[in-house]
Amino acid sequence: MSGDHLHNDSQIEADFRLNDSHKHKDKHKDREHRHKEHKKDKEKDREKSKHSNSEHKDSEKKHKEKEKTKHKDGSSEKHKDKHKDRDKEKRKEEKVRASGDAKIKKEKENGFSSPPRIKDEPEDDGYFAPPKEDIKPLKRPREEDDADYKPKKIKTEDLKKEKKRKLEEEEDGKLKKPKNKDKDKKVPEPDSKKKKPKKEEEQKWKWWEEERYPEGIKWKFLEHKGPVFAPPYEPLPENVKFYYDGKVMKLSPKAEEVATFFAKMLDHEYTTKEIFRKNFFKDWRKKIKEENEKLLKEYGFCIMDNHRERIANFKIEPPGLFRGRGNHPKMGMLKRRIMPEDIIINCSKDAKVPSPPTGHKWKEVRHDNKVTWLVSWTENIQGSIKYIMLNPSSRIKGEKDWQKYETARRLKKCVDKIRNQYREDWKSKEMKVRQRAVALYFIDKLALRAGNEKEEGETADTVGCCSLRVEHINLHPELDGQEYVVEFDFLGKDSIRYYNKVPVEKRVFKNLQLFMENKQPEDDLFDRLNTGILNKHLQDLMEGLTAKVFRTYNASITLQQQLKELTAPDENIPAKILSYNRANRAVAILCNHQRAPPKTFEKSMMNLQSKIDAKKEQLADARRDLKSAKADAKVLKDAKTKKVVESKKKAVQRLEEQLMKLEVQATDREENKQIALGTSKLNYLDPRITVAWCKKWGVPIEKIYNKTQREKFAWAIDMADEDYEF
DNA sequence: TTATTAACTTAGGAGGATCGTT
DNA sequence: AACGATCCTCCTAAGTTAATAA
Repeated sequence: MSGDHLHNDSQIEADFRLNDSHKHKDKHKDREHRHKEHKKDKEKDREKSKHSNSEHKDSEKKHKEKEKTKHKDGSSEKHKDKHKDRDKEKRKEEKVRASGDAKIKKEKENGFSSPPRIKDEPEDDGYFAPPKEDIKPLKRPREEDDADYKPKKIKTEDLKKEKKRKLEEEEDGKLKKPKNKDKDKKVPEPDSKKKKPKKEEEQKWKWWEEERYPEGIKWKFLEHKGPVFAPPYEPLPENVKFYYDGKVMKLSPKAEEVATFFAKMLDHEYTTKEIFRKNFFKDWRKKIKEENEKLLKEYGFCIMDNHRERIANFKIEPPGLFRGRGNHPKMGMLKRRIMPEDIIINCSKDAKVPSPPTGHKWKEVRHDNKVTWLVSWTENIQGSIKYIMLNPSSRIKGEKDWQKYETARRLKKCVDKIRNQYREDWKSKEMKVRQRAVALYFIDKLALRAGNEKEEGETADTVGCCSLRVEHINLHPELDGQEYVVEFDFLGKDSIRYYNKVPVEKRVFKNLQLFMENKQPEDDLFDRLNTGILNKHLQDLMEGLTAKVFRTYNASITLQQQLKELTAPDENIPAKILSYNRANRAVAILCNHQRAPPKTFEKSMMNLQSKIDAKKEQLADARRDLKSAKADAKVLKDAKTKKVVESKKKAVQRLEEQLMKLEVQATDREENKQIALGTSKLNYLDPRITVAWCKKWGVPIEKIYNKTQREKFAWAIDMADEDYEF
């Protein structure tokens, strides 16, 4: 069963509907703000279920007890949480107005939204979840397996192995690399290694061939120039006036700046004086580009442990109006300007601390080598912390990425066991265990995200697996000739719609019915579950296992399988690339990575089609020519006509190839209309699979990875050979 | 325990840069 | 060389997870 359940035809080809996803976002709007009301009951129920495992039939009794706790809790919570309460009151009012009785009834129902105990179903075999001790041994055999399984060349983050490697390297590596010594120096000079090849882009550093720091330590030396601030606001000249209600109003520079943010979002009017504008913009852009390059050179790099590493986002985010994604409650709020006084600088003690702009000082300078960031500040919309960190090509990011795929590969080794386990858990006596098992099944089969709870009113109403609500699924005992179909329809990360109809196993279906019993649409489907509980359980099944590892694992294994399946050995390179893109697409579909169809899509498709038609005509002509040339050759039989035949043949071949290429392009583009391949390529697919595939089939890596991607995956390009297996 | 927060990964869109064609 | 389509880079929002506080 391993893997193939993920990409049966129904899921990838037939059931996936992208077409109207984007348009339908609003459909979900109304539901927002209604669901949280029931959240608190969940906690209580959970609490309750611990104690009430024995009384089974006597539901009356349970009812009463619950009512009591409920009221008690309710009153104390009120003081705790003012925000939520305000909303809650509002909603309540509405309901009371509608019907006083209804409210009471509803509360009752909610109290019981999910009984702590599960009735035995006919098919139940009374299985109890094994105590932890029974699960733990999973870890053991794994480590031993590891040793056998690992392709010799590949290093992993496994502790055991790492230790061994370290010892080895310490012994024979010391002489080769004077670097170990340097590392501890207080003020490191750039490697002598590095200094020499000044011109030809200093030798690429193969950090993956070096020893790792112990867990927790991220670096020993770190120096940088601090952040680049957003350019200060330049007030508009006096003659530009602001009108409010038809009257001129004087604005403070700050207010004026904010006003321009708004103005910028009005539709730009590209009107008169094209040439003037064109020339202006051309020059202006050139100067901007030069400026950016200068900035990059000065601020875009840091020195971390003897190496000059590229910084990802060295510019502080400029002020502006906040644009959330989807139906965001805070859209349009002012995102304020970040000042040096907001900034925390992180660097090593022995480094030169970047100097703040004149007349200003940093909020704080700290020296914390347990973290990877260089600069941080607190943003004013959500109150969250923003960071300046290194580029994906850096050692610090690359190592982590590599490790991520190694964890996913460890999952590969025990995924069957885990699947058997959760299938067993579908029958558990404990509601919590059943919910956990069904949720995990979704995460595994459908590559859903974990789904943390979110604070209401702070963000758009989106969900993941654990936060699914009853209203997000529809159960069809039978649909289109299939049994036990679950129809999912919800907004996920970035308010991207997830819509899928999936046939599930009977037990899952029955469990879902059970979970939904006596619940309102806005109640949590998994009322006994959250990401914390789930991840804790996963941690017990395998060290380092969390919900998102399943996404990585299933994405990578799917790519590998699809490549195996789709690559035809004697196809040419463009066809091979199409196969790769198709494999990549299967993953993107699995992970629901969507994009808005390009604005010019229809038109460009038509253009391509007419190109194809034209090419076809050319080809027909060429074929005719060839035929007549052949006929001539038959009659004349001289060398000249033979040559003509040859050249005509070649022309036909060339055209055929060109036509093929165009047709491949058309297919590829059509299939890709609303699917974004980049996200999975960058974040979910073990790059070594791709590298191995390229090597095996002689496809240049540049055809698959662009420059940035090659930099990010340098480690994989260097270390994977053609028989690498994920 | 549960809630909060810090740190880090994952995400799609905008718009500039580049490519291939005419 | 100009043009239009596509690619790539940047941007920063929105997730996940583990650590920490209450």
